[in-house]
Amino acid sequence: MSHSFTEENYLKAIYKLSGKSDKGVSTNSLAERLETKASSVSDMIKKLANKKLVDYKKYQGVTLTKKGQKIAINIIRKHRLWEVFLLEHLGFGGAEVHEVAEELEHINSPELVERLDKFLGYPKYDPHGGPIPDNKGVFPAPARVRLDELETGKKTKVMGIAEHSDAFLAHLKKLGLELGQEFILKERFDFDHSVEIELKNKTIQLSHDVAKNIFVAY
Amino acid sequence: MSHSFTEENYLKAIYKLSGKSDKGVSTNSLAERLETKASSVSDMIKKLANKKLVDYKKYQGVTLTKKGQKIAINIIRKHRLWEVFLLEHLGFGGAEVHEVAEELEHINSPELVERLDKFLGYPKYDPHGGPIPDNKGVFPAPARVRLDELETGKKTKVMGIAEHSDAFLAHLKKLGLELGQEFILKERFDFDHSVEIELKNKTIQLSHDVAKNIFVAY
DNA sequence: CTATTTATTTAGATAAGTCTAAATTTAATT
DNA sequence: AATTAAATTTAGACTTATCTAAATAAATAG
Repeated sequence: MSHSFTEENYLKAIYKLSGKSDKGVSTNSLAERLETKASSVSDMIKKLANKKLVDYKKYQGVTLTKKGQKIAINIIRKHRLWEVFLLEHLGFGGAEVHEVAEELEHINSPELVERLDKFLGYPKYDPHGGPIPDNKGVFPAPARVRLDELETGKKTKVMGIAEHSDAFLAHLKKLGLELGQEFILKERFDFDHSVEIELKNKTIQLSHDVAKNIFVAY
Repeated sequence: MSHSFTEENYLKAIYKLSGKSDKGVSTNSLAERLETKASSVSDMIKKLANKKLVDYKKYQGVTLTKKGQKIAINIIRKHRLWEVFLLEHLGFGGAEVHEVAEELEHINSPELVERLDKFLGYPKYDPHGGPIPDNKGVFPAPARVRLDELETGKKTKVMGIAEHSDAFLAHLKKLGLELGQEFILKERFDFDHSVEIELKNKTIQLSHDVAKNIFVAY
């Protein structure tokens, strides 16, 4: 019923790396993230597979099973709740928090987590904006707003598209504005309600017609 | 600089068992307390001795070195601070607290402990009355009162003696009332201010002259 | 399509912590 | 003091998680 810290860290790492693509997570990427050797990862994956926490076919990468996912999400829940506590109640600064939370996330007491959650006022996001799943493992719907209504200067990312015509989607693709794409809203031009945004390596203008059809995180 | 949970638990157990007598702690008593086998204890003691955390001569029991003591006391500090947090801020009930604190006490972050201590208002005692050592490892002076002023029914122990004549000390010794002796105050007799106390295997009366010269914990 | 590079897995070794069973030391009893 | 009983230690084995080095599979290049 309980798992070792190591197992939990593997599950969490697999969960995080799974987000990027829908392929299985590679042995090497896990080794890098966990600062260990590929051979160690290979061994551990076999153990997790025996426990039905991951699906695994040799050389094909791993994915979490439902059971493994549940555990990973619970670790993330605990990590983020503790971060809220450390930052808002103990007065920790932003950077120092992470490694302490890395330890606290492995404390195994469902009652403690529930009581902590209540004490904190059932927060939906941690101080970095990370969504906190509830005790069923459900993440809160991310907060979103139309791009033309966002305040300037905000770092944000594409959370959804309102207009689903092929033409519009193709246009966005060409601009490099796919789902999840991060950028900064630099300026809004009042006279035509167009906006200027800064992507990783370019700055572009979007008309109001485009901007009003993009939902972004805020 | 950091120690395994297991090592920390051994050090804590040795510390607690050392209180009872000033002899070295026996292998069997440790095995019983830690719910493990004597052979395992024997092995671990050797490791701790190599690290200079305990003094150990074969078959003679172990005692903590200064270094080992410091670690043990810090674990107790953390344990009790977390207990205060769990009981006073998260609303835990008395019994459930202990095993959660057993996990939390091993979280390794001096800054966390300092901030938690501050958050809690630098408590001197945990909710069970256990004294909380400060960050130098110094325990608070235990609260004490004259035996003739204690309320009846209280379990207590001898914390100090006001009258230092040989005759008085010899008298106390004969009664079995040496420093640290535990007992219960059963009754106070108003007409002559004498008291009745119950030791482990006998009940005795003490005159007011005796009672007023004994300090006890409250 | 074969050769080479890269990713992954296997084999064998190591360290921490534990266990059982056997050997040894200390303590208790006659 | 000799013998029995109890406590303690040692020897050898097991598990978890790790590593290095070697073997194998997959991907890439020519």
